Amino acid sequence: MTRKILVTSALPYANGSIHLGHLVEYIQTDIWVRFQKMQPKEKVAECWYVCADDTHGTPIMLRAEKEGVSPEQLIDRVWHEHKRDFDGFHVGFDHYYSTNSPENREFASQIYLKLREAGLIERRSIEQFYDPDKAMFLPDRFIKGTCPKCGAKDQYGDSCEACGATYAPTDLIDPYSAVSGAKPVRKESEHYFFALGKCEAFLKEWTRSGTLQAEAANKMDEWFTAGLSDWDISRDAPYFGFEIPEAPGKYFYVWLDAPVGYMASFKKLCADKGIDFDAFWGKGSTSELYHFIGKDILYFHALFWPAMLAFSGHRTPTSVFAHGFLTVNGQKMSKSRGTFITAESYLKHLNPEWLRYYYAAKLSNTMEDIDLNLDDFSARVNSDLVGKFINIASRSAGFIAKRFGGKLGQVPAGQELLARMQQAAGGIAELYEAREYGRALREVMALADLANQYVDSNKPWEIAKQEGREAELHEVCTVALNAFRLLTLYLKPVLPKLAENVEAFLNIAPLVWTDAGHLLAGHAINEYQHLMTRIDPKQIEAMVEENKQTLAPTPEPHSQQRHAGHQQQVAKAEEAAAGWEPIIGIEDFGKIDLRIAKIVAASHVEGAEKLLKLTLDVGTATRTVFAGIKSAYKPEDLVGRLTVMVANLAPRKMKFGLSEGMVLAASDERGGPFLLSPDSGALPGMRVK
RNA sequence: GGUGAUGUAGCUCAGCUGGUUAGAGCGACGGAUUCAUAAUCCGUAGGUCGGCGGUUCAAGUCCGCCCAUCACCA
Repeated sequence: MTRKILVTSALPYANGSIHLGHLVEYIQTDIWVRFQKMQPKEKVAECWYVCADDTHGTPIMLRAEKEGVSPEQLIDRVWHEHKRDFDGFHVGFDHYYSTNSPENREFASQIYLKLREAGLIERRSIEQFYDPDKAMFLPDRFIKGTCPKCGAKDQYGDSCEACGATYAPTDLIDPYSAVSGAKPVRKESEHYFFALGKCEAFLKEWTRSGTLQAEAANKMDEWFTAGLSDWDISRDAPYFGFEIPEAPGKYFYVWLDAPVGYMASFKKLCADKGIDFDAFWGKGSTSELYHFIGKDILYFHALFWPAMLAFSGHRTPTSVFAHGFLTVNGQKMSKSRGTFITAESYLKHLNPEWLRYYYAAKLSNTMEDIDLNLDDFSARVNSDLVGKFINIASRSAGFIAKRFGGKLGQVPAGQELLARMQQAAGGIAELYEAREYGRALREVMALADLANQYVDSNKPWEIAKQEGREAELHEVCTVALNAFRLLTLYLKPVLPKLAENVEAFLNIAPLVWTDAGHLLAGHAINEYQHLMTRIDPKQIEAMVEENKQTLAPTPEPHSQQRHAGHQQQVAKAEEAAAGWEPIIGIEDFGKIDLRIAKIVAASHVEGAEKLLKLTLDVGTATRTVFAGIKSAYKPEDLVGRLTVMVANLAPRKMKFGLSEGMVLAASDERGGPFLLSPDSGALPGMRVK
C-alpha cells in the first residue's frame, strides 16, 4: 500500500519568540517527517510537512499598537524571526505560511458558511466587560483588579497569582482595563457560537475510530462526561483577524482560523508544487493527515477541529499526536533561573543537533512531560554521540587514509557485526514510525557499542605494526566504517546535518532507508574531518546566564490564550508584581487580635488536598482551625508546638467543618508554608502586638 | 475543589495481561588499552520499586488511603 501523508505541527503564536519548549514539538515532528521521506516511494509516495504563524487576536493587535507599528508589520517581523529559528534547528517545513493569508480567509469563511448551512451556528447576546476609552471589549486577561479573596492588587480577571483563587472578572474589586486603565463597563453584544453539542454523536464515533493515544482518549471521555458546550467563535471590532461573512463588525475568534491555517499553508504549497489539494483534504480522502500538538491544546484539535472539518465537507485527521511539556532541570522554565531559553540564544552558544538528539532520546509516543536536565544533556550527548558514535569513524578513518590511499577494502560475506546491524533496520524503522524515538536511539546506541567492541577486539593499532597483515587491517577498518555508515543512516532523521557531512566524508549519495540493504566496498572516501565536538559545560553556563532576566516590576499583560504548541509555562509566581499591601495605620492593625496558640491536636482531613485540621489552645478557649499547611507539615510533628493565630477572624464554614480563625505562616515561590513560632516563654492566650 | 497522569539505583529512563536472585545508559569506583579532538574495552559497587494498609500461594505490577509533582476543567 502506498502512503500519502500530510503532517503538521501546531502554529506558534506571532507575539513571542520560539523557545526550547516549542522546539520539543517541531523537533519531534521533523524527525518523523524526515524518517518518512527516507522511505522508498513504493511505501511512502508523498510526505508533506506544513506549518504557519498564528497571527490574529487581541494580543497581537495591542502589541503592535504598543510598538507603534501595524499588526501586519509586527507579524511580518515575527514570521522572519520564527523562520530563522526553525531553519537554525533544521526543522524542514515544506511550507511555512501565515494565518493572515488570502487562502486562510477563504477557507475560514467557507468552513463557517458550511457550518451555518448545517445549522451549527447560533447567535445570541452576551454581556462582557467593555473599555469605554479604547472602545473595545476586553478579554478576561486584560481586566485587572483587586482579588476578592485575598485583597491582592493588580490581579488578572481570571485568577489571583497571590492566593491562587479563581473567579470571574465580574468578581474583581475595583476592576480596571489593563489596556487603558479605564473602569470597564458591562456591555451587551451579539456573538456567534458553534454548536459543538450537536456534534457529540459524531465526535464520540470519531474518537473511537481514530487512533488517539490512550491518555488522550481518557481526556475525551472526561469532556464527554462533562458535556460539550457551545463555542464562542466571534469577537467584536476592533480585532485583528478576518471579518465574518455577512456579519459586519464581527470577526472570527483567532482559534477558529488558526487550525484552518494548516489547510491554507498546504494550499499554497499545492499551488507552488502542483499537488492535488483535494486528495489530502477532500471528504473520503485515503491519504493520511497527522497533527502534532502539545497536550494543552488537545481540546481544540480533538473536538472543535474534527467537528469543523466533518461538518464542512472535509476529511477528518487520521490522528492527533499530543506530547507533554518541557521542564528544565526538573522545574518549569524560569526567566529568573535562566532556564527560559530562546531558540535564538541556544543557537548562539550550542549546536542544534545536540538538542535534537537529547530530545529524541527522551521522547516517546505518550503525553508525558520531558525534562531537559542540563547536566544529563551534556553527559549524554558527549558520551553517546561523540564518545560512541563519531569515535568509530575517527578511530578507523586514519588507517584508510594513510595506509590504503583513502580507499575502502572488501567486506567478507556474512560478516557478523554488519549483518546484525543491517538486520536492525526494520525494528528501528518501526520505532520511528511509532514515535518511540527514545527506544529507537537506545537500539542504535547498543549497535554503536557493538561496533566499538568489534574494533577493540580486532585491535587495528596492533595489526598496523605488523608486516604482511595489511589485508586484515584494511578489512577491519572497512567493516568499522560500514558500521559507521549504518549508524549514520539510523540517526539521520535526528541528525540531518551531521548525516550530510558524513555523506560527504564517505563520498556517497544521500542515505535512504533501503541503503541498509547493502554495504560499501572498494570505494574511495574523502579525508576525515572531525564531525562533532563535545559540549563544554561553559557553553551551557553562558547560555543560561544570558537568559537570566531581572523581572520588571510591572509585567505587561500577556495572553492566557494558548495557541499552537505554546508552552508558555513560565513559573507563575515570578510574574506577580512585588509591592506592599496598602499602608495601614496602627488603629487598623489594632483590629487584629493575634494570640499565641498551642496546637493540642492535628489530623489529616479526609478528602482535602491541602488542609490539616488543628485544635488550638488559646488559654481561655479551644479553637478548631483548618490550615492549608498539609504540604509542609505532618500532623504528628505539630502537636505540642506553639504558634500564632488570628483569634478574631470571623468563623468560616468550610466543606469539612467550621474554621474558627487562622494560623500564620510564611511562603512564596521559594518555599513554604513555614509556620510562625514565638520565642520560648510565650504562653497560650498571650496577645501578639 | 473535581478529573487524569506521573513518582523504580547519584542522573535520565525500561519493566507487557501479577510469577525465578528488579534492568539499561550515563555518572562513580577498580583494572586494561592507546587507533581515536581523554575517546574505547573489561569488571565492581549502588535500589525497603514515594509511604502505609489490603487482596493473593505470589505485587514494582491489582485495590484503598496518604504524600509529592504535573496537566486539564470549574
